[in-house]
Order: sequence, then structure tokens, then C-alpha cells
Amino acid sequence: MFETNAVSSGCAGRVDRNACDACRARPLSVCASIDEADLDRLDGLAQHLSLQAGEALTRADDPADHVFNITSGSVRVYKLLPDGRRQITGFLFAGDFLGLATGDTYVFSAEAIEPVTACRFRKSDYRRLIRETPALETTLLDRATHELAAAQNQMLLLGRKTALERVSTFLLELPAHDPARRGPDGRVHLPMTRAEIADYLGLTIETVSRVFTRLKTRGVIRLLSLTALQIENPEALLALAEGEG
Amino acid sequence: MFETNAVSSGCAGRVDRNACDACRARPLSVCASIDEADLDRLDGLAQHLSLQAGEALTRADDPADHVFNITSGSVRVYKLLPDGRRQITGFLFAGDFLGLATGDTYVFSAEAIEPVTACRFRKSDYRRLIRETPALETTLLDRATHELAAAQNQMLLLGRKTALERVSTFLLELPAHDPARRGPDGRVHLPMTRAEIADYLGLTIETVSRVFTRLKTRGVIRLLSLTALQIENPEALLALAEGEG
DNA sequence: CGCAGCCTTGACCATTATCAACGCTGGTGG
DNA sequence: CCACCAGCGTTGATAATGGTCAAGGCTGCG
Repeated sequence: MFETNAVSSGCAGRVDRNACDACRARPLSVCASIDEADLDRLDGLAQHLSLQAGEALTRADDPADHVFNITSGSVRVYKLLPDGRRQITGFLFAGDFLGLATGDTYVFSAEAIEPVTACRFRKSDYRRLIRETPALETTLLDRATHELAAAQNQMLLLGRKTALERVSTFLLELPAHDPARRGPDGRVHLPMTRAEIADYLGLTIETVSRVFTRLKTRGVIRLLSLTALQIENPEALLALAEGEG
Repeated sequence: MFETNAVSSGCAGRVDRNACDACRARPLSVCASIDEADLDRLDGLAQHLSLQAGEALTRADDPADHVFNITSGSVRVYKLLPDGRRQITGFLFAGDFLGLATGDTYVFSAEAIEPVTACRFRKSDYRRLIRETPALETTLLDRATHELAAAQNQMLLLGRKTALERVSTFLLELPAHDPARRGPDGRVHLPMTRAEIADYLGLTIETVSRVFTRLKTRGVIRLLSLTALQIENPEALLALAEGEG
């Protein structure tokens, strides 16, 4: 299931170029406010992974043995109902953390949606590290707190926003969450399929497609390809996202 | 806005009867795994609050000056859209923590839905306490992680479950989250109105009411009063909650 | 006793899901 | 080099779930 990458340093975000770029780009990344000695210890314990699209980092109900730090690519985190309905609870990008959940099995699944590099730590190592590295714990608490705020926003979206508002919000938040998704002039790269966007926004692929068309017709966005679009009118998009359109 | 309670001890959950009961009932309560000396310091810094139904603990966009620990009663946490649509992101009960969010303004509002007692700490004190009390930080990280898992479940509910599944899930999780809501023989006390249940589940009051009626007709629940009901068939309710009914 | 607030029920409506057909695109193999 | 195919995306027609609007009932309190 896992392919271990030969490159063996920089997992904590200090040496490896990818990871470090991610760190600098993200105010709350794991390596922020952790000193050199601690980073060295982290690096020593890290296992390096390289995954193809579709490969899993975690599976719901499997033993929760590891925690992960994404260093490049994108990951979908989701939960399923018994009949197969899927809710994607978040997308993860370079710098994001995965697997903090307490309990001894994962309660969600996580899979690469494009080639991903990540590093992972055994949960036992991770717990020891946390005990010995207060700065790490502070950083993780900060991150968890941020994720909680993001989760509240997503609940507002799923519970109370219309399809048009959901898609508009998504198009604004994707580049805000991951600078690597953001090109110049409001250009946005979408690594995920319509099905994944739909399962993230609590809609169907048809509805997502229709809303894209509506936004295009209104001149708010321009579709450059299936995986790239340009925001032509950010103000209008923001107004739509908050229900003022 | 705040009425300070005269009772001046036990806010950290050690002395005051209410709070301590709550602590013992909840494996992850704030006082768990914190030693006596630390608890004493916590108590020394706590301000004690007593709120009537409808009074606010926090308001979205106000300066985030305090963190709170609920010691009795119930609280609604919610976000609003500009046009007034409301999403309740969670209900808090005795033992729950509030206000961990980073940033210098609150991003949610929190109000008592029945008489509430709580204690609060200045954010500056709280930050210092965290630095000086690793056990507190560990506990808070655990709690945040649990809340994150709960938030993912709620996203699954809001994004993919039907009205019947949502209400069934709610009736099962309310007593699971707060033992004080659970009477004997599957009896459940609902401190919140239909409007609050609706805004928590992403539905309207009419739909919530109709689902209650359907569950009643099917013999799954029995309504004892507006604020109390009895689960007659927990297995059926569980099946409905997961979409197998 | 009467009123206010909340809840329930009913009729109708709208948004979004479902079902179906078609189109585009990229990869593969003749 | 082109044709075909598979997978994904778009568009259209229809259906259903839940929302909206409206009326009436219950309950607790003054």
C-alpha cells in the first residue's frame, strides 16, 4: 500500500525544498516556531511516502498507527454512509497535517487525488515527540483550532447555503487555503474532479456543472480547461458566496 | 452583559459540585489529568458567570478576549449569513470548552439556551497557563481533536443525510454527548426549541416537526412533552440514522 | 380567561436530485 | 496519423425532497 520514498531528509519541513516552500507559505505549518534540534529529531523519525492518485493514506476503521504531514500534492479526506454516499470533509495540500484523531482506529479515509508526497510518524513516536516538544504541541493545537473554525464554515455552507453560494464559496476558499492552487490574476487550478467537488459541497456533479455554467454565463468566471479556471470578477463571486447575489 | 456569580471556587472543575460531576462524567473534561496545584492556579484566575437563556457568551466579530468552560446548562454556538440564515454548529453542555479559536475576534456567537453557569479566563491568562501547564495543553488538544471528529460527522450529516436520517442521528447523539440529557430507559431531555434543532440540522422547523411525527407514528419514539421524549426502539433509530431504514 | 409563543399540520412550490443522452478529451492501438 | 474507446463533463426532462406560506392547536403564564 505504501511506497517509501528514497529521499530521506526534510520531512519535518526544514531541508526538503518542497516541504520548506510549503512551510514558508503557511503561517501555521508544523515547522513554524519549532527549533532546529527538534526538527532534527522529527526528521530522524519520519518515513517518507510517495503516492499515486487514488492510493490511500488512511482508511476508515483501520488501526490509526500513523500521523501524516503532506509535503506536496493534494489529498481528499472523506466519510462514507453504508449505502455509499460520500462526504468529503476536506482537501489537504502541502503543509497540512493528517491523523490527529484520538482513538485507535481512523474515523475517516484519506486518498491522494494527484501524486502526493508525505511523511509519516508512528503514533507512539508522535506521542513521545509531543511530550518532549511543547512547541510542537502548541503548533498542533493552533492547527486543530484553525481546522475547527474551517469546519464551522463548512457546516454553515452545507446546512444553509444554496448551490450557487456553495460553489462560489469553494472557488474563493480553495486558493485561499492553498497558495499552490492560485495562479496569477485570479487563476485557479482544480486538482479534483466534479464528483469530488460535489461530494465536498453536498451536491451532485450535475448541479456543480450547472452552477459553473451559470457563473460562466454571468461573466464571473472563465473556464480555461477542466482543471483550471479564471476568476474574472472576484467582487461578484464574493457577493454570491455570501448570498448577496 | 455578564453577571458574575458570587460563588468563587471550583471553576476548573475541582471543587464546585456541578462542575466536578460534569468532569467525572466526561473522559476528556478539562480537569482530567491535571494535578491539584495546576487546578488551584486555574481556579484563582477564573471568573464565574451565570447567564439566563438568551444571554451571550461570545458574539461573532467581537474581540476574542476570553475562553470559557461551561459548568452547567446548555449553550448554542452558531454562525449567521448576512440575510439572517443561521447554522448552529454545536450545542455545548457541562464540561465543554469554548473560545479556543485563534485570531483576535470570535468567528461565531454563543448564547445560553437555558440558565448556564460557566467560568471564563482572560485570553492572556489562558495563554500563560497553557505555556506553564503542558497537561492543560494536551487536554485541550485532545478536546479539539474530538471536536474535529464530531465536526466531520456533522458535515456528513449536513451534506449527505436525509431529514429522517438527520433527526434520528441527532436523537442518538444528543444523550451520547451529554449524559445529563439522558434519563433512564432511553428518555431524552431536549433543552432546545424546534427552531434550534432545525438550525443545527440544516432543516426548517416544519420539517423537524414532521419527522418527529413520522418517528412517533412508526413507534420509534414517544413524545412525552415538548422538551422530553422517549426512545422506544433504539435499534430502529440507529438503522434510520445510518440510512438503513 | 386570554394572550403570546411555540408547535403541528396541510397545501403548494422551488431547488436540487435523478435519469438519460450527448459531447469532449486524452490515450491506445491499428 | 487517425479512429476508437473510456471516462468525465455538460445539458435536458422529469421527479422528489424539503421549503414556504398559511391556518389552527397546545401550553404556560399573567
